[in-house]
Amino acid sequence: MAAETETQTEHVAGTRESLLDAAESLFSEHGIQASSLRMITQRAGANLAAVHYHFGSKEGLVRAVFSRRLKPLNEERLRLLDACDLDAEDGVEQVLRAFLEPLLRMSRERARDFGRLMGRAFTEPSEELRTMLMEEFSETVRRFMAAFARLLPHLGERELMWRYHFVAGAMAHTVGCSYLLEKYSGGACGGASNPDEALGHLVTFLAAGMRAPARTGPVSPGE
Amino acid sequence: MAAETETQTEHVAGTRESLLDAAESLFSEHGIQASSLRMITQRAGANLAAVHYHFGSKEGLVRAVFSRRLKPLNEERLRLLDACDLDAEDGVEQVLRAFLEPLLRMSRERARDFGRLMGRAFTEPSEELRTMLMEEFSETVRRFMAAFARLLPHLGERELMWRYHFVAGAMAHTVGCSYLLEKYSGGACGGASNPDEALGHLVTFLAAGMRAPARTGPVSPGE
DNA sequence: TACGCTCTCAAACGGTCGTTTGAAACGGAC
DNA sequence: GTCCGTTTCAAACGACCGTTTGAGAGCGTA
Repeated sequence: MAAETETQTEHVAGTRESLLDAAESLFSEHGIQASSLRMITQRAGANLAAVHYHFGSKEGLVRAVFSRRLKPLNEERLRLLDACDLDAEDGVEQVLRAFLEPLLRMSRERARDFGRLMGRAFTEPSEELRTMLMEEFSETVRRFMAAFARLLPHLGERELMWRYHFVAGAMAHTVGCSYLLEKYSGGACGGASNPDEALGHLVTFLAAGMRAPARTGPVSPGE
Repeated sequence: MAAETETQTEHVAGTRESLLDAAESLFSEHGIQASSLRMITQRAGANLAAVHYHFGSKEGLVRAVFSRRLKPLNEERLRLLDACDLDAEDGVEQVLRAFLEPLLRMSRERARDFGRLMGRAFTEPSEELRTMLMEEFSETVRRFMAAFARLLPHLGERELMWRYHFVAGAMAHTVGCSYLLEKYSGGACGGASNPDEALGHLVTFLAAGMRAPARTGPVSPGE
């Protein structure tokens, strides 16, 4: 049984995985720049030089922290998208749920810290990180944009792009700045700590926004 | 005429204001942590020690950078809110515009860099900065929440809080991560560089979201 | 036992950080 | 001119940063 549970990672507590876990939690707590390799290796119970042995540099560690979670995350998104019925009446809600749920669930389950980290990732000023993130998300964006385009034929491509951007913004703000909601609501709204409630509110709000009448006609290239 | 144009600030180029300007642009470009005092003072044409003379510490400079813009920004928001007709058919749109326009305009006019900086400010991990920002915004949140509560009596307080949070998230993402929109749209969407287009799309999308049917009844305290 | 490979370790490297200091320059009041 | 409060300046402080080094532990294989 012990051999069964250690499915892929964590042979015992592998230095490499410990470093990724420690970096993930510290990045989400203090930011990337403010998390020194000495803090990370100390929390991981590893030697300072271990980072450069396993990842080459701090930059390499940052990339590894993100790509470890991002690949499964976007794969699940696309899997859920494939399972959507685009001809159903609630097609928009289904697609939104497929986009939102994996990240929101991640905030609760095994990768608690990664949700917060991901919510702030796109605001990181590092050019290298941005480039990596945009490549990692490019197919997800393409596929979801195509689904929305079929569901909302009254929208031109540009208008669709704007609305998709707002969807991503509301999601990022929800998982990245949940402390705001908690403070301003006096603790009444759970924030990202209750992903089911967050998901429900997000889908209701964003589906209405996506379905709003077009500002411009469905043919966009003109102006 | 020369004496007329230097209305309030910038007697000539005052060291203090130069430092604020340099810090603002560098913070928005590289983030707060990554902007060293040596970079800031060099861009401002000032001596390294000038920061501590005028602001006491880097933390003091950060506070000053934000409060210089935030007070006028939120005052304008409340002024525009007071001018809204809450009984009009487009009351929701009016209130949204009052909330969104000042920051979006700021991204274009005199404080070009501050928009981007503000869009990322709430994701900053510094506890002191967060506390300062939340205090600076507390009245704005209270007043706009009250306006939305009158406009949308079908929503309970908690549901209203969630939706307000999504509004803030879409706005923050728009001004803070406009590079995403520009890249993914292949340059077709101007991002925050065209505040009028951004404002129009935001208002259309968010108004529809705010007006969406309630998930729970208007009486919230029950569950 | 000896080898080769993977991994860990303590120690140090040069560099940059925020901050402090004490003296020099400025500019209006007398 | 002399004084005094305000502001600027070059230089240095100790601390911490990411990175590198070279030695050595652990271990399966021959």
